[in-house]
Amino acid sequence: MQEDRRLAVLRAIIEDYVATEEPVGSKTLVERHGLNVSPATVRNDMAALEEEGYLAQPHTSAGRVPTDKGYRLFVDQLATVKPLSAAEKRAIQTFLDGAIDLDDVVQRSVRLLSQLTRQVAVVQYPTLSRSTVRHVELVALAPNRLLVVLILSTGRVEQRVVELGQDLPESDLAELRSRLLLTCVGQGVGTAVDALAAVSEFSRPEARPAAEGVVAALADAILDERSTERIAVGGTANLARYGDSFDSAVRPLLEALEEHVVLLRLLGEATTGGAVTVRIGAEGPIQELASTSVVATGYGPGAQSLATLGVVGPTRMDYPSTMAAVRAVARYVSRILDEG
Amino acid sequence: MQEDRRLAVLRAIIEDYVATEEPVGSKTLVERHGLNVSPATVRNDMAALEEEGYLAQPHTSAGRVPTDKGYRLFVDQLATVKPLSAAEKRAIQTFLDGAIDLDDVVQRSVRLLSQLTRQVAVVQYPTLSRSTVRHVELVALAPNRLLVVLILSTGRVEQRVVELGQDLPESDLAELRSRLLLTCVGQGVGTAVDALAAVSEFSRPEARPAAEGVVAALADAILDERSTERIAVGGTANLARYGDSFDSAVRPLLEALEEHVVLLRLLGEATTGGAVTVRIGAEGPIQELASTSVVATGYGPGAQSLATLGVVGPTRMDYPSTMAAVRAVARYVSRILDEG
DNA sequence: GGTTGGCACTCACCAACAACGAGTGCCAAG
DNA sequence: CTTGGCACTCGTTGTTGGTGAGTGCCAACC
Repeated sequence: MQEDRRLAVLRAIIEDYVATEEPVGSKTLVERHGLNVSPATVRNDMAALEEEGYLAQPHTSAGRVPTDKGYRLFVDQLATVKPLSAAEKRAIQTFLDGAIDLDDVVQRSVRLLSQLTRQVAVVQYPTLSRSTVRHVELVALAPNRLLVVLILSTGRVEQRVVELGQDLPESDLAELRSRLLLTCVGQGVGTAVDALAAVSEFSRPEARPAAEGVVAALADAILDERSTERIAVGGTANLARYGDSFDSAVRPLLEALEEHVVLLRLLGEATTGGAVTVRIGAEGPIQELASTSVVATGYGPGAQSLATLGVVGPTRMDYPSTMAAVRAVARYVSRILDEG
Repeated sequence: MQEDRRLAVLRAIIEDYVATEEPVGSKTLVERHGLNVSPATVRNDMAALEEEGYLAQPHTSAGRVPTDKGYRLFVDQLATVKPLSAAEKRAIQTFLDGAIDLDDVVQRSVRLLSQLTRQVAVVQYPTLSRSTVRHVELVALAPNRLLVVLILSTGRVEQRVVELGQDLPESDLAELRSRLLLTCVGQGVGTAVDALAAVSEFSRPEARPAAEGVVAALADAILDERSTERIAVGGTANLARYGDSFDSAVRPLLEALEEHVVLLRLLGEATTGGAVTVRIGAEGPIQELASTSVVATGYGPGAQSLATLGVVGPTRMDYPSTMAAVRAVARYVSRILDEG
């Protein structure tokens, strides 16, 4: 019984603290939420919660502030993920429906997420590791220069210019083209690279070096794409609302936002099945960002999770709303990808 | 004679203020720079400079601070653009030489600029308005779906997927392809769109709608590219160094950095011939950014100026160094584009 | 006339100090 | 277990006075 109330107190403290950004005391807490107990009782509960590590005092005789552990408990047990309003849902849908291509979907998602959560939004472009090669095209820019174009099932297009070091007759070019198509199209990017290796072996000896160059470029494009995970960031203007703790929090965050490799580590593994991951403060992989949290989830067409999307904000954030927004955007984006 | 000294005083004040970020008084000024006059004399000069609007006092009995007009004079007349060190030049060159394609060049330039100037760097992707069509390719994804690929002389590649609404035989496709090539290749993007209009008219009547669809997509790609000016931003972490005047300066700047349209207005027209444009404070087009300056210049292969690149920072910045860095990076990037 | 030393004045900044009040912990009674 | 009471803590706010960097002005000097 008391246990229930304690959790209610923790929840109330977190809600108040998120709203006011100030340590919350027993009296104001009782007033604002309709707790049917006296401040003294709440104080006892607070003392217990602090004992267990869910709360902390900035200094003696100040109100309490939730710890990372407190937020953790809140997120795991207490948060009723509040559904978005119908109007919000409609707004999301119409905004995303206006997208014209994959890039645009990602751009719009970032913007949407940052506006909904008033936080910094991060959207990873769909990973290609599970995508397939849809088409390969060779375009002769000059007799000894080729443009290699790679088109993937996600709609992404990669191109490479290859200097052949020799002139390649149209006949050889055509043969190489058809052989590449035969080998690659329909292959997953994981297997396509291996399959490519054999292609150049069947060329005319004279055309051999050129073919090898093309194959190398193509393999490079595939491999490069496999590892280069692109990322879009938006809503950095929301960082200006951090108020206190500026150098300590914003500086490293801005740095992380520019280092996409770091950012990827921060986002973490894509989760599947609509689950939203929450990393609170020091739970994250980056020392400097101990006072920021990450709310993220995987998304992608069908049930698969090709990439991750989420927001980064101060540990003191409105988790229920944020989680709802992240989940909603992920769902709608996934649906768009389904249709595309 | 006194006029010369006054300018020297202005210059000294600006240098000190940029270095210390604090209003500078007559005494410390005389000490730090080897001015062979007494503080009283300097005070007289300061009073005159203030009278003319080059200096301002935050409050009575505080040191002087340069006004926008003061910086303007400094930049126009006094600044000896200090050349970069040989080491710096070498660093720039090797860093940029490592770039593998146009995107990479831009990415590296942004990073380089922000590191050299410790400021927020902005690089506009080369504008296509003066570029020419190098190649057009049609790829049949399905009998009734075409991928249209547009390759431009800058190395940019644009693609569009076209739903034909009918199946198009390979023969028609080949004819359309060769006709497009004939019409467009070598054309500037300005004239290519007009030339396109005639292409579909010569198709077989049955293939007419399909041809029109393709032409429309191509025209769209060209037009879209002509107006969509892409931009890369880097070094936002340097905003954390703003210290004072945070909400007033950083917030609107972060917002501007996300609105690429706004950012383009901020960068302004590309200047030609190696001239570096400096926009100080309220000289810029955006009200909210009255306390930030822009140092920018045009760049591009040959003598032409396809795009703009530069940095955005507080009005209180080291103009000589910044201008030198911007100019140097623009030169090297232009050289790279020449070779590509 | 430009330059300089002297001098009174201004005013942001800092430290010390007191009053205030929100909040706590503890305890005894309900 | 809850509650009212009470003493205590301590950050916040406002006051006050001293300090010093800096100024403007003026008379004297070169």
